Amino acid sequence: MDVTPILGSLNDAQREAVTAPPVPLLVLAGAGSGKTRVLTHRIAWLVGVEGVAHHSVLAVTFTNKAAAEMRGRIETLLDNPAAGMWVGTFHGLAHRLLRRHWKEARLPQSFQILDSDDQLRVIKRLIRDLDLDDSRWVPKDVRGFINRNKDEGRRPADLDADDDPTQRQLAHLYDVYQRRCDEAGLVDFAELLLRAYELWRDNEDLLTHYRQRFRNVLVDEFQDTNVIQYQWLRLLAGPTGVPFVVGDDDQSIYGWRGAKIEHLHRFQKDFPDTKLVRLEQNYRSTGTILGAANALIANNTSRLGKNLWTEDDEGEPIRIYSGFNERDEAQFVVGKIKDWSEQGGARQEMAVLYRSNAQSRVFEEALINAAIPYRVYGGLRFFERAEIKDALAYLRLMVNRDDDNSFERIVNRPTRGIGARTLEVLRAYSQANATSLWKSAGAQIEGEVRGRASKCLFEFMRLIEELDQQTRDLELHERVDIVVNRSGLIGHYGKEPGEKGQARVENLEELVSAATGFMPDEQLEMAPLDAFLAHATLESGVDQGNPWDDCVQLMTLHSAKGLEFPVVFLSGMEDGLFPHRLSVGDSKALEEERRLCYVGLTRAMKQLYLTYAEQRRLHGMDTYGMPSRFISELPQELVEEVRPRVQVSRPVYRPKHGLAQPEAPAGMRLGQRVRHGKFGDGVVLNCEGDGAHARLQVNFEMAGTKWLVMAYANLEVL
DNA sequence: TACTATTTAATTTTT
DNA sequence: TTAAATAGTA
Repeated sequence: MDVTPILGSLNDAQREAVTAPPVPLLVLAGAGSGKTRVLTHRIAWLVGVEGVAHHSVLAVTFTNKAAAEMRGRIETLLDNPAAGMWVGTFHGLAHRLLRRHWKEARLPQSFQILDSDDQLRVIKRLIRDLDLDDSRWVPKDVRGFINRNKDEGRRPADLDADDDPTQRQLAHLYDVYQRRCDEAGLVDFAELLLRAYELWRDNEDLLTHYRQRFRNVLVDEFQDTNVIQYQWLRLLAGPTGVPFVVGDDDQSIYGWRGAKIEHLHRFQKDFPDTKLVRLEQNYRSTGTILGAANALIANNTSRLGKNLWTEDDEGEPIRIYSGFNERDEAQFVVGKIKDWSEQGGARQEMAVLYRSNAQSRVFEEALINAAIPYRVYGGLRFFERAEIKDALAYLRLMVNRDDDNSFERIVNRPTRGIGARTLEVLRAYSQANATSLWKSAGAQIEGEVRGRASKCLFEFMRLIEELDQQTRDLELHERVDIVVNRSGLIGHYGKEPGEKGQARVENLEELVSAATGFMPDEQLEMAPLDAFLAHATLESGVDQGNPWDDCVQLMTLHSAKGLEFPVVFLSGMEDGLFPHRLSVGDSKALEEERRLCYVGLTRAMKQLYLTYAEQRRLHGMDTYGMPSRFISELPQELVEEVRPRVQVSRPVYRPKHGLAQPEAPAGMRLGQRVRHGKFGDGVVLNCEGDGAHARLQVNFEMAGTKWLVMAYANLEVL
């Protein structure tokens, strides 16, 4: 076989990884070093040269997008379809396992998947039913508790609450929550993983079978694995497995979501003969950008260590711009965007990155003003829209009458005269008799529920029954079409005034076409409707928008991971914003912020701008920040201040009339930079009183925030 | 039951 | 500021 297509385009390190003998392999792949390429070429090598069977390959990633890309690339390389391979996300593969072995996993055959929104609803309901105060037991916190424990493989029985009443109560909530889900046939995201793990752990025959089958396990973005994912992999690999994992400890930015960077270190211990390959040649950025990124990340401790280099030129210096407020900052960025366009560059080659979503707004306004097309990433995805979830709830109830969550969602949507009172009766009955709301409704019609309510409830039940019975033999899209119409959802949302209602109706119609084009994964052997519902939850929809439009890209630093752009603007580079104020003060969190910054820097291919604002409106209040500490961690010789700090065009501080604002003492104003003999440099945040006895609140770079009396502080105005 | 007023809180996000 | 969630009113 000619191995040129597989190896020809690879450098030495990449080739070493791709052609490695069957030992556990850890590829430390820096940003832009061809990580996914190594992974896909490895698969091509295994199949094409080593001659391993397709169906012995399991390749796993985190996002559907990455999985789709991987599958596509494998298919190109192998020029015969990747059929028989398992390529997917952790959740997708776990789901496939559970569908196949639902009996062994002790699940109903048509179990439904809860997304985090659904999960929260279940928890809210639960807290209410248990008569707990939801300000003491905050639903989101309870959800966090449950998911954290599931992510780390713990069941309620594994929790030793000792005599801490809070922990005991939380454990109890977890326990009751889980029982409810089990009764209703509902599986949340974390449960998919945990169940799949337990399935193998508790069924030796199954485990043996899959161990023998999947001799070739490959993992992308390994630094993002959480505890249960890692345990699942270890279980699959067993004592003799040789997993091939690719990751970058410097790009681990999901620690807050349970990802354990330590798994990269642990891997070498758990798999003693691990071969380590470093990919350090970068094919993306200029020498300057890499130099800056390397210098920044060197401030982190406990790294596996890696130094990116490139054959590319040094390129242009990194530009730093200090705006006097966030609008000035945005204006600067827009100016540079125009420059790039005028020089013939495409708009989609530029990305504005920020730490938090709220920051997109001011850029959007500036771009609208300048009539520059843009696209914001993130936000509500298709299957997460309320009207879509309503329609899905109808479909789910048709599949599984005991799905209380869906029942509650749609029993009165559109309104059909089943109010809170009726529902209370049903809930009480369902609690007392440990049965579902649907069955309670059946039992209580002309029982405790009487008159009009009873009739309405009966009508609702008949609607669901009919939708199920009468559409059973139809094509999936016809079923969805009928449900969307006969449920009354179209009519209901059509009545909503304005464009909003119109948009919702269009979305519902879009759902029908999504069903038309839906191709179920034939490996799952599921009924089309079941498969469609699982798909809707597991792949909540690629963000729409017209990718062929030439738009400036706006996104958070997190969503930029894995992407690259010729021109990158890192905006909001202020301490407190980035690094986020909730992360400073905790060295682990701060290091993750630094990695996030590293990810941001390494997105840039040619030009990189870091911008910040001296004054920023946050939550309706003017705040004064200091340049991000990350800026000062970059080597001086690689950066260049775009505009020296002349203060010509600064706005004058104007007190709001009517409010007795303290008169700032001579030479001082809020946001003024000052120097103190002991504390160093800082920014004036606040002021009390006036004259020599005025007290100033100053945020010092080194010493933190202090209140100082003007007369004694001896502050030097900078 | 739907609309309006008030309160509250405010990273990052995939599955 | 603003968006969302809740409480109160027609």
